[in-house]
Amino acid sequence: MDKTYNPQDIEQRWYKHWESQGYFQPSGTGDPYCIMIPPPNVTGTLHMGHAFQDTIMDSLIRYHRMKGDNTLWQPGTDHAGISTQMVVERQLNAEGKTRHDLGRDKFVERVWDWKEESGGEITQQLRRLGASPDWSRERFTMDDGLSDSVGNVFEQLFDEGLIYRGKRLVNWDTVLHTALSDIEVLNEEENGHMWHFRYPLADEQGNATDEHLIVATTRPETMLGDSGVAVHPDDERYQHLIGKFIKLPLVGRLIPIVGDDYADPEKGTGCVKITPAHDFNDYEVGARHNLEVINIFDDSAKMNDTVPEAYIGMDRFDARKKIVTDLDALGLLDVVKDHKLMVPRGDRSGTVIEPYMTDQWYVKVAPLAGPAIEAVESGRIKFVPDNYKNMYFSWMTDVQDWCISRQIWWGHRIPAWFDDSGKVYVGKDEAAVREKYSLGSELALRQDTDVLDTWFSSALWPFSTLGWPNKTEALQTWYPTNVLVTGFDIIFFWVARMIMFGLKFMDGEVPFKEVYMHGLVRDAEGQKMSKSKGNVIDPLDVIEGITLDDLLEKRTKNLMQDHTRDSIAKATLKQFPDGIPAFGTDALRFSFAALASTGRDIRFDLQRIEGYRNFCNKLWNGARYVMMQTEDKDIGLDNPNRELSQADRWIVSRLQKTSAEVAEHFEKYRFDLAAKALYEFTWHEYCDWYLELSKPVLFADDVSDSAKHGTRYTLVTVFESILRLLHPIMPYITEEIWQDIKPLLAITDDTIMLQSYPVADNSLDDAEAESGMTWAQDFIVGIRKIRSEMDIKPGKVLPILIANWTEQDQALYASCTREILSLAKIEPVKWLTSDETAPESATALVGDMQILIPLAGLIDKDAEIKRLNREIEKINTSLQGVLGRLNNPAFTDKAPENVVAQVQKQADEQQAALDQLQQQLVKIEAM
RNA sequence: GGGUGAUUAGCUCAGUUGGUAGAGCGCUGCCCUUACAAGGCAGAUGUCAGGAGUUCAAGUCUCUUAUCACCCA
Repeated sequence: MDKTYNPQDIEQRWYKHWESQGYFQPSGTGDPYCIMIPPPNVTGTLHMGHAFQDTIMDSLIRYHRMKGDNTLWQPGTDHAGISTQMVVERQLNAEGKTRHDLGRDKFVERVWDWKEESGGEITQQLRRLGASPDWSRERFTMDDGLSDSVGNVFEQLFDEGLIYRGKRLVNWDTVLHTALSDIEVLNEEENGHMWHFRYPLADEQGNATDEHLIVATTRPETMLGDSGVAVHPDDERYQHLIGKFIKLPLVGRLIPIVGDDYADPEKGTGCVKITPAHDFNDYEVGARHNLEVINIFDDSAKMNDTVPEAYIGMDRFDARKKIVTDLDALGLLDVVKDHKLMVPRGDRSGTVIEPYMTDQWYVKVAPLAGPAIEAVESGRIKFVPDNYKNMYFSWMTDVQDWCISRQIWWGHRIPAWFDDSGKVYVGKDEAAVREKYSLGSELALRQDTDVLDTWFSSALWPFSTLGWPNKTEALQTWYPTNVLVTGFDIIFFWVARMIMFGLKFMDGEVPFKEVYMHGLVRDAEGQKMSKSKGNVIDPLDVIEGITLDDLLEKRTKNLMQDHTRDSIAKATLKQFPDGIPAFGTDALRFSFAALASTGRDIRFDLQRIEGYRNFCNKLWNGARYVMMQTEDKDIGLDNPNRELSQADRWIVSRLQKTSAEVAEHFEKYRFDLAAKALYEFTWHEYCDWYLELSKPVLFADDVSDSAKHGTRYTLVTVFESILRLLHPIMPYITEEIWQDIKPLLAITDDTIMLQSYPVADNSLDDAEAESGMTWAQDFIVGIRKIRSEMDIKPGKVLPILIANWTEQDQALYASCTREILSLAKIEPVKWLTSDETAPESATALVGDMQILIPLAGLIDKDAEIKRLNREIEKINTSLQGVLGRLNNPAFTDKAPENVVAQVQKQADEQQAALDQLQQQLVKIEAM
């Protein structure tokens, strides 16, 4: 083995081996355990969020696989309608073509070609992370089986009246010409203006008067579609105007003044213009007052022919300018103020999204939401952390119908056909439709041109991937799945919809029993990572390392806004002056696990991961020591006469506790605590103490073979258990080392990933060994402290006297003498009898027992006095607090007996220690 | 405006059913001790955001104020 740990030497090799051997496939025996991967976009690449999420899932999967469960991690990707279409359109543009030049069928073919060639890069990146899903079952939301599921579901929901066609406001992308879901719309604060317009009141004859109401708007162009003005019904300034009319400038339309709570008297003038066709809130207000819905845009947000001729055909932003100018000319522009406002932009096109009236397909959600709420209320689905269920409830109880149609070409084409009169027929294909509705061949049908929202197929993912609608064995085995691991940001878009569809189509069975919500991965400053901020860290760069130049290049190319380039470069230079060193997959994964506490966002900082890289190195070097001590040596594998020392029994006992703890933390999704327990045990108990304790036994000539066998055997078996305990979190390094270790234990299996996960064996708990080791550790540390504080050379072997001892102390010393002498670097101790007086010495306490290091020539008297005073001060402060409580009758009367007894014991111990140290101080001072 | 979460060592965070605060990193001193300097040994550091209450006892429970973050409107 190399002296230092080099992750890049081992990772790829093992992954290929595991995958080629089919180790990721379910075993076919044991309790079923299943996780569905949240399907990443087929166009996507791996980011920190994926890496975090997949680390959690893979750790759970590997843990359950090792536990012997029939474990399936179902992988796959989704077809990501809009982004995928855009990727291919961009390629076409580069060739000087558009998708319309190709036509729909050819275009879709071209997208498939792209998907086969370059889609799914992310699945390769997942492999780099060590993820172990069953790739042989990989699915894609557009493959045949899943597409059939989508069609089935659509038809059934339509036939039951749960899917309908309706005209509503949607988020309209005026460049891509399609509806978008809320999650595809990014709301960001931008600088804009607030324009105040004077709207003239109309007289009885409908003519404009000199009286005005002042309305404020951030979007002047929409005034052409105004069909009302709202004031608050209780607003005394305007109450008398309700029911009267406004003569809308430029248009000349008479529009009513209505009283509605939506108008906020505190905001602006308290009057608000209502444009039902172009604002979600206004639409609601309009519906309440029967206001006309006047659409003034075409699909590209150019003015259509409902507006006065002067504006027809104008782009919305040009129209805005002209309208402001025109109103100003009429003296109707009151003021213009600078104003910050939230602007919705399409996450793909970057253009401002319009609320726009279009014909779309909708799913009627209310009937599906009831059972979905019940499933969580009843506890059939649990959220981890629990409080996310409130977010779920609040959304589900006030849920809007779901717009499922998209005006693009790539996706599941809606299986609906229209005849010339506009009547709708839904079925699998045209032939099926004709059959189902008994339509003659003379009736012309044309299929709806829209496709379904990608989330529609994602909502079926938990059962469509398992073969539904066929009652496959997989479906019967793994549905309902065990846990969904996901971010809270898609709780509505995906989680809720999977629950609704799962319950609907799987006979009321939930799609998963638990939902584990993880937080967001942020940068070291707590900022969200984003391309435009230039603070993105690619997980693969953390694994493989990246030079500063490459990192700068990566962060500053293809920026939307040029002026951010310098500040990004500057920040990058400051944070990563030497780029990022290669930390390896295992260190990255362990970091994610260690940071994953109760759904909180995590700050990713390199110092933390460096610490865990060091942990890998520690494990690596621990392995080297174990190998050196056991390779080509007899470890007494088949020898039942192995003699176990107290230290051996101690580390075995500690291992049981650690195994139990780690298992408990895995069950409760506390990966941070599991990681911490493993780190603590591996480094601070096994490496810091046990390895050192083994040395005096293994290096000595006068130790029996059976004792050496016992220690070697313990050294190897405990280490092998550590590897198995760590494997779900750190798959590569544990496999690499395990391959070296396994021959020592005559293990012939091929891989650690299919070994059993360590289970705590209570029969190996050893309270005696643990208390004995605590005593020995106190002894050793007591001496080390004096050595360090008194500036005695670490190598100097000290003579030691023991005073105020009991027979039990002697027995404890005897049970661990060799180790104590070696680790404390002392000569065999001399037990002082009560009539012997000790020479001037420095003192350490183990309980009541005094460890004396004679001062002669070694120790500075004044230094020891100072040290003693410090100790005394420390104990005294603590003792005062404890005594304060004991002297309080309220405490002794009311607190439970065991608590009082415990405090009393504390007081006694501290008092005794204090007495001893004070006596010692008097003695030394007298010298 | 409504809701949720956060506020603990210089930094990043743990802290179980209330019993008097911990880790990693950083910092200080000593040490190249034959697994490891990506290391070893030892050490320092806290008005647990502020206030009030319940209790013998509050980082932990209740109320309140402040600041920050996110979700919804």
